[in-house]
Amino acid sequence: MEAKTARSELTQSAIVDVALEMARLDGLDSLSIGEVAKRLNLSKSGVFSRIGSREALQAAVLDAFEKTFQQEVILPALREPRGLPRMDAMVRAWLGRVGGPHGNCLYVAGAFEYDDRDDAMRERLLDGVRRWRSTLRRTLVQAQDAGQLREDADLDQLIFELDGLFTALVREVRFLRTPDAVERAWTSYRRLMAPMLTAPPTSASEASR
Amino acid sequence: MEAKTARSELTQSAIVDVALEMARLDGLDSLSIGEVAKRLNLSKSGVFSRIGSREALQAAVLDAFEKTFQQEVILPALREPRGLPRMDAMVRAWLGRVGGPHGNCLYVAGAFEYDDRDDAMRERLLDGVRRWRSTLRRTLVQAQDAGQLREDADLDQLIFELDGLFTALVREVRFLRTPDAVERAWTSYRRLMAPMLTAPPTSASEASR
DNA sequence: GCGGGTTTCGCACGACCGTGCTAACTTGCG
DNA sequence: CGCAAGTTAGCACGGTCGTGCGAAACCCGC
Repeated sequence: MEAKTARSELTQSAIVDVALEMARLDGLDSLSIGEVAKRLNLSKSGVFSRIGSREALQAAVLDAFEKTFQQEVILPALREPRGLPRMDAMVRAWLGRVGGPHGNCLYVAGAFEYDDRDDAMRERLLDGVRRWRSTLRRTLVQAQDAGQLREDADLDQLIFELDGLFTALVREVRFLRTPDAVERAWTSYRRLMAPMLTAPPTSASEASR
Repeated sequence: MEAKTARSELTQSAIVDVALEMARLDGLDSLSIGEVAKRLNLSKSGVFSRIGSREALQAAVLDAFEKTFQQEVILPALREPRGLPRMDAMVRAWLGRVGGPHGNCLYVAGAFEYDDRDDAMRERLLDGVRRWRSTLRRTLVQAQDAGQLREDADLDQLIFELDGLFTALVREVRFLRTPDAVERAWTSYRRLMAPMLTAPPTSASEASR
């Protein structure tokens, strides 16, 4: 179970990789060890002995997702200046992801798998979503500090609507498959932010493309 | 398989009832005939012979959901005058449902179960969502005809944001369990509609409670 | 090249799944 | 009351699931 060799770590990460891919398509809950094994030409018990348990695999997948999420959404935005520009960059990265082949988001889809449950996985998912939202909040506060965002803006309301916009977009793209869904989401984002900005409504609108 | 007796129809509807309840909690896809049988003190094959197949059960559950949805959301709104008042009534009914014990919506949660699939159930779900959206559209057009809604309002955009708001609310209530989520959704709805209204911004704002 | 530790496999287990088939039961009609 | 039709139960089948356990394969240091 414990990884002690370079080789074992390699198969471990191969397992998590393919499992993450599967979880993106079918959901975290319908991950199965046998299916993972089949795709890697491994035996079921080979996979099992590496990861310890099904739940540990789900947890590892969630960690891996968090990592790619940081890498693809948060990290690029950190190279933009604090405040609105960084916010726009984060939204741009997020919206860009959804259109791609790996567009599914475990923090969105997982919410509907674990909503009426009460176990450890739900708690893990919640932690991830809370981290993401606190990142959003931090960025919004910095926009206020920079005088770009109105001081009386209701941040909780804004975060609800922003994260809701992301949720809605995933559904629109992956389930309804509306072709111009991402453009719609951009329009929503601009409409959402515009009344909250202080003087120049440039930043959010010039980021339109 | 075919229902030919009053008795058989009774057990049939009992089956669909409990299956709908289960699907609301765990999702359409994790419906199992054995579990339904257990909850009804029936044999597995007893349930099976009544419904024909697992997929037929899912379809029946979806139909039953559509019926309750019509009953609880659309029908009450039809007693309001066409246009904005009816729209407000529909939104009020929708938001009200989510808070309750049966608040889960198969059209929302199901979208994330079947998003990356391509089978008959996905198509069925899509039909339901499309019906719901066309109801929204019809009501919005009537509001335009009544001069309550701007003629240049982008209805597709509006419907995307409205249905997105519902989606976001389900996640907020059932997964994140934010206490005042319904109030937030109301705020969003008002903010969403206000710029689209013609003269008096009364209707959407006075419906706040 | 041989030994010891690490990794993977083969196999088995009990559980649950959907689905058929046949027998038992219930019900309503004559 | 009896008989036929309709309804449910019992049981079996092949499948997949997660999980354990002991043997085989592998890799590295001596």
